[in-house]
Formats: sequence, structure tokens, C-alpha cells
Amino acid sequence: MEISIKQEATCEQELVAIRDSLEILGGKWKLRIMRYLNNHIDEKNTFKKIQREVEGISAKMLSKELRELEINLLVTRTVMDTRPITVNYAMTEYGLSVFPVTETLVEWGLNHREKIK
Amino acid sequence: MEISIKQEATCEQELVAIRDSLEILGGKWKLRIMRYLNNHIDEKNTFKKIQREVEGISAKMLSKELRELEINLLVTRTVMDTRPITVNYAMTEYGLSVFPVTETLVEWGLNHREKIK
DNA sequence: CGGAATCCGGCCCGATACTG
DNA sequence: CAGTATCGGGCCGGATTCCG
Repeated sequence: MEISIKQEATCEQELVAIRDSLEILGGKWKLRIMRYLNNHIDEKNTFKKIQREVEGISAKMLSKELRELEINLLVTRTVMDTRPITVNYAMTEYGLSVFPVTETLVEWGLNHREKIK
Repeated sequence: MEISIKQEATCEQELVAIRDSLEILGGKWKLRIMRYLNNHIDEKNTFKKIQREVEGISAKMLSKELRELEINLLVTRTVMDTRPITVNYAMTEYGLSVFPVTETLVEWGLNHREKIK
């Protein structure tokens, strides 16, 4: 008879998991883009509109970050049949799962600023 | 008569708070150092010992990261009266507060790796 | 032993120009 | 409108050397 033991993640696996998380949360733009999309759910969020409203981002960075978010299943990309074509971006259901994580970062960060001031 | 309204953190304040958190959690070494210290609470954790056991870190980085952690009240630095002198480092009570945050990063990261594989 | 100083490479990111 | 291409700066982090 086999004895099944639930394995804890090893320290190294945990560090990999943290790195995975920070790859999404750690950059300069991904979170800003996702927060913008999340605050404008009912609108058509075209590339140009996102670039206008996510302050300071260049087309190159926006393109690159959106592609990475799409690969990570956090946002969807939809080419609209307009002239000229427009492309809409939106958060996925799964993408919403980042926000509870960022919320803990916000809380710790706010508390930390109080602590060290 | 003044009306006092409890302010929510603005979007910009939240982004600052996240940046503050990532300044601690986002680098390559701070978390590894803190995890090591936390797993060896009852030992004397000298500079050299930490450098041996936190795999791959250079003296320059270890020195710099420890200084930043100390400034942020997350670790203590204690010069011991030995010949030659040794210096001990340890997590502060407050420093322990980072671990619940990293735990959420671990959980999201593990789940995310499942999701996109 | 516990650092500081210096040099250096990679890569994240910005600015600008161009394309379908 | 929705991107790509190219150039380049800044900064994080590595390697090496030196000091009290």
C-alpha cells in the first residue's frame, strides 16, 4: 500500500513562483494597463485609447506589454471589423485574479510607508 | 463645521504603494536573504555565513541589500565584539510581515504556471 | 572578516521614425 | 489605427580588486 504525502512546494519552487508573479506584477506598465482595463470594462478599449489614457506609455511598450498579457491569458485581443481596423482589449475572467494580489501589495506598501517615515 | 471624509487611496497612491512593496520584494536578492534569515533564526548569521548559503550572491550585492533591508527596518545589524569582528544579521519582528505577502505571490505564481502550461 | 571601489555587460525602457 | 524598426541611455547586478 502506497503512502501518499502531499508535497509542500520546495523553497526553490517557491522562488520560481514568486518570480513568475513578479514577471507580471513587477514591470512598469502591465499593472497600469490592467487597472485601466478593469476600470473601463464596459467601453471599447482600443490600442489608441489605452495609449492616450495610460499616461506616458509609448506604442512600442504598449504593444509589447499587451502581447505578453495576452500570452499569459490575462487580457483578450479582438480585431474589430471597422475601417480602418481597430483592436479592442479587455481583461479576462482569469485576469481579474491579479487584483487581490495587488491589493496585498498596496496594503503592505501603505503600511510600510507609515512605518519608515 | 468641518466635514471629515475618510479618503480612499487614490489610484496614483496605490501605484506608489505597489512600487514601494516591489522595491523590497522585486529585487533579485532581498527576499532570498530574508527567507534564509527566517529559516535560521536561532543561529548566528554572519555576513560570511549568509554569503555562503545564499547561493551565488556577491559581497557587493549582499552588503548593499543588507543595508537597504536595515534602513527599511526589516533586519537588524549587530557588530559582535570578536577578533576579527563579525557582524550578525537577523529578521526584525516587523520584517516578518513580508512573508504573508510573499505567500500570496507564491500561490498566484504556482496557480499561474498551472494555468498557462 | 566585513566590507568599499571600480569597471562592465545586459536588458528594460524611452524617443523617434516608418509601415499596412 | 495599430502597430514595427532602430537607436540609445540608465540602471541593476556580476567580477575583480583593495582596505581596516
